[in-house]
Amino acid sequence: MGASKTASFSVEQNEMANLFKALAHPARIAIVDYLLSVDTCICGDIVEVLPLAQPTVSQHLKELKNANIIKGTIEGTAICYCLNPETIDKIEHHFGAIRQKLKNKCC
Amino acid sequence: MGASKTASFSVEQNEMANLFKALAHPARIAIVDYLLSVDTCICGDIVEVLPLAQPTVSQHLKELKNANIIKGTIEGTAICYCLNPETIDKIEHHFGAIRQKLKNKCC
DNA sequence: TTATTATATTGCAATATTACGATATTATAA
DNA sequence: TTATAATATCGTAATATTGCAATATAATAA
Repeated sequence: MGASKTASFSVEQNEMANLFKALAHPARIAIVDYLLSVDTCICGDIVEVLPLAQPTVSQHLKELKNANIIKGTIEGTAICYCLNPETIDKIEHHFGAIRQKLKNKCC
Repeated sequence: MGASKTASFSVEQNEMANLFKALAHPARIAIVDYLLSVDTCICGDIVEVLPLAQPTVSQHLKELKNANIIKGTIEGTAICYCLNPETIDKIEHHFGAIRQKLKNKCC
């Protein structure tokens, strides 16, 4: 086949898998890194920072936006991208919960 | 193309992307969930729990093992799988660091 | 030895992802 | 209006992922 059997898993499991899929590429990790490294959110220069062509960067940004990892607002002729703290928290909590459960185990 | 331009990004960025790739599938999230839900690590019944054929489950387990998210030790004729707390910590710290950096920003 | 049981590997078809040139869109500037 | 600049979308080729039947391997049991 090739398609994931999405319907066989819970909504939560698919949701987390989609979040991780959005982060499962070095270019998208680099975009997150860059957004963290600059002071403001006016970031019309992401394309120049990455070693990829403009359409490719645009596609990666779209995936991060679809996963709610970043937010984009139009700022004149440029677009202002920011990380979405809510989604970051969501992922961190997921691992916090895992670690809590791991504590109460033998291993 | 189709292949990621791995060489264009830092070791750390590729490392994190690979960790997320290993978690970017609902079946693998479900495996992690299941490993957390059982008391011990003797888990020869993962195949029965998932809605996938045995070779498919075996393949997903292999990917989690390659990413160091789970560890497997031979336990007689069965194999005992456990989560690897070190990797879980690593990912949680990654998001902890992101959240810290986000705090020191406007947005 | 020959079953039996549990897990891994191989091979392949279906689908998804990645990357980019060409082109379109959108907003401002002249 | 006609540039110009920034970003998005389309189309397509190369590669990766997913899933499973068939088969192989490894460890114990009879």
